Amino acid sequence: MARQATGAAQRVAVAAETLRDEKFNARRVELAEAALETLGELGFARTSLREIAQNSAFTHGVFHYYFSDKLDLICCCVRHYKAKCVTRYDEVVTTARSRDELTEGFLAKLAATLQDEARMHRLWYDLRSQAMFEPAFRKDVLEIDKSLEAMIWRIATRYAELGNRKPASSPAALYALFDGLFQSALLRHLASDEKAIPDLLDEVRRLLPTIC
Amino acid sequence: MARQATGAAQRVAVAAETLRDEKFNARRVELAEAALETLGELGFARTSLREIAQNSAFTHGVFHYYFSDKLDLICCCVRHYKAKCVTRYDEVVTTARSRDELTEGFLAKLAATLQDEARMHRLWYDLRSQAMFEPAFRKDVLEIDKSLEAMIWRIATRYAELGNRKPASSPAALYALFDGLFQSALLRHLASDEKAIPDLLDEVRRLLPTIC
DNA sequence: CAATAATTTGGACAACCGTCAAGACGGCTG
DNA sequence: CAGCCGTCTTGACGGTTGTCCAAATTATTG
Repeated sequence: MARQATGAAQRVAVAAETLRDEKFNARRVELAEAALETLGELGFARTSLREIAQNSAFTHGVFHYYFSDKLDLICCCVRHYKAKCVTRYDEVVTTARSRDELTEGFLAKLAATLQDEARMHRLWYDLRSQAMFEPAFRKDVLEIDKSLEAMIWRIATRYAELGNRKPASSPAALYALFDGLFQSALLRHLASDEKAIPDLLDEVRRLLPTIC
Repeated sequence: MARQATGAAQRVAVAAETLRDEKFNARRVELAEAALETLGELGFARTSLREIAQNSAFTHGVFHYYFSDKLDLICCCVRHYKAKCVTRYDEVVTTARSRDELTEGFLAKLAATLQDEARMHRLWYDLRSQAMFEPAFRKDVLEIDKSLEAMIWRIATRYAELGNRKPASSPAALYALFDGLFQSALLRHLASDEKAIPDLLDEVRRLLPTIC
């Protein structure tokens, strides 16, 4: 068919196909978003396709239509999650005009994230742990980890810049530090430890000047 | 019965009971150890009691006899794991007579741990993530986290001491840093990244003098 | 040795899982 | 309008899961 088509017809066909693809992909994202709701509530292990469907406006068959596999669905969820996550602090970084301003903006967002999106973040830690067992997750997880490291690095270099300095440690070490602190605070927060968030803020406030 | 027993008979009965309890508990640990084998291989989510039994010398019924629940079994596994883990660096800490000696001893153990016990550690990270969803895990996990933090702190204070200094950061921040670095290195190592271990060692070698 | 208790076995059970396929629905095209 | 195609629904399938239990086996006690 495609071989016999004229140039114009080919272009139309291609355009139609990419439109279909876009629509298809938009639907995938829509389903992934719905799935994230349940995944954040129950975690990867306890979440079944049926449960996802029941907590959403879709039937469980649709998920099999748009995703070849349960892993395929989860991977799509993870990728979608990444896009949201990685730009969280960018506005603060670009608008802050002083170290204090950056510090306070960063801390405020940090606290809000921990408070409001705890479920999404515990899912992230869940999936990252699963990647240690399930090779299919590794590529996406490592990629997201890299983006998060870059995100932290943008904050740190800007913070250093505002004090005419350079960060005192590597991107990897800096990310490890913040990730470790956040993970610990998240667990404590979920365990109803009311000091989890203030303790994290204090720690970061103390740490920032010493590493940049 | 107990009411009518003489003092001596009571003591005998109590002794017998504690003996039974000890035996019971020893068996629990034995089963937990067998379970850890499969858990480290498959992770928490994919491990069933039947699979555990099949990979061990026990039948699946025994596990239900000694553990009220699957969670009960896992909790016992986690507690047992803790005891092994937390003393790993103690010998190095007590025998090292110089900063270099401590550094090299620590790094050697670190590399060996990552190399030889990767499966046990990914299980630990798995369970810690599960604790964010499953309240029943939280108490044990938080307790182990505390012990690990103390373990790192013992290393750091000793390292500082050998240089007549004091650690420059809090126990929590220091643990977060090392835990973050280790977690990242573990994931990369499991993804067959051959630079994972050397990179970790380089990073820690560079970091140690700056934080103590 | 007999009898009582503790331990172990292996199968049965209902519930749930991921997957699949046959068919229904609705819009678009020829 | 008829036919096709992408989309979606629904129910069924085989397999696995945690749990439970009755019977068998072993250890302990009187």
